[in-house]
Amino acid sequence: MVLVMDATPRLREQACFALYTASRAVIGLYRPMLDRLGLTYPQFLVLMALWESDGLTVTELGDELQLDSGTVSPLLKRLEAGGFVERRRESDDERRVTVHLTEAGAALESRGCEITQVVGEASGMSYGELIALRDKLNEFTAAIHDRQSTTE
Amino acid sequence: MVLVMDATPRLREQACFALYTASRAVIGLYRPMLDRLGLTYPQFLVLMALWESDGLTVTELGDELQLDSGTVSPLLKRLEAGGFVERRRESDDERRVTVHLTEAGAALESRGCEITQVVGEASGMSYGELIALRDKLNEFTAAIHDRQSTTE
DNA sequence: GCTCATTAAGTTGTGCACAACTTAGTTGTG
DNA sequence: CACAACTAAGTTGTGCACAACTTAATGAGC
Repeated sequence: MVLVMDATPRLREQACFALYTASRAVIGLYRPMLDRLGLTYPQFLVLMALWESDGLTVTELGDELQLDSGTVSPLLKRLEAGGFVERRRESDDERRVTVHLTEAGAALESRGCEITQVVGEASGMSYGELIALRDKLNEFTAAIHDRQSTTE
Repeated sequence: MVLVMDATPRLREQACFALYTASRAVIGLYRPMLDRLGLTYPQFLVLMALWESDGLTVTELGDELQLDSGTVSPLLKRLEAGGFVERRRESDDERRVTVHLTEAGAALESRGCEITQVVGEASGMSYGELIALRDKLNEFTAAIHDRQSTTE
């Protein structure tokens, strides 16, 4: 194997591009299924976080999804308008807003679970392969976040 | 190992979420470096495609990047405004528009190559590991696109 | 009690993505 | 030639992402 490190980087040889494309592809697979529930993929992620632990604050949700308040705030606004969640200004600290599932939002849990199954199967990978890929990706993300904080 | 397939899907256990997060993380690593060149990550991808083969049509670029004309057209408009590319309406088929690097756009090739090197190193993975990850991701994307076309 | 730094959430502006649509040019068939 | 079907690029509208900023509430130190 020859490493031609100083050649022009080709699009299809780049791991980063493969990542970008794979991410969009899987979200595209979710789309028609989530459409039927009236959700987008990021909205679905919020619900997943709340099914696991209802009543998170906006900041906690952002930490969970790796998104800042500029993304999460309007996302929650739309989820609230859709009747999936409710926002409550906390009385012990008026800066904090906790997010709670409505009955409709909680009721989607089993349908949501089914959807993740279908997507997993469509990947053409075994459960073990998916776990391995997930762990490799999380390792990759962690390495990048480390580099981010040290070099700046 | 126990497979609890009917349990609530947990965010951090999902390969799809790992993919979504990893993709955003790597683009975030590119951002400050590309900022210095006056580029965004998708704009950088367009230039990579053109460094490899200048004069592609809008549709060919879209095929290469897996993006439709609704995304590519405004992207090219901004790249043209930035002085990186030039669009030419073809005279033999007036529907077609070919995209050509300007001198400034072509001149970024070596800087762009350096940036991909730096990002690759920041991943904390060896060259071989990155290749393996890339191939796994492309396999994943291909399986999903197959499923998309068969099940509609 | 006051002031100032900090924190939480939200707002504004830019640039993707993508669906749905429009416009204009080309091609195939009668 | 006529005209319908098709194709290429672009436009419009919605919803993320993210940087930069604003507003409001809290807490620490004096």
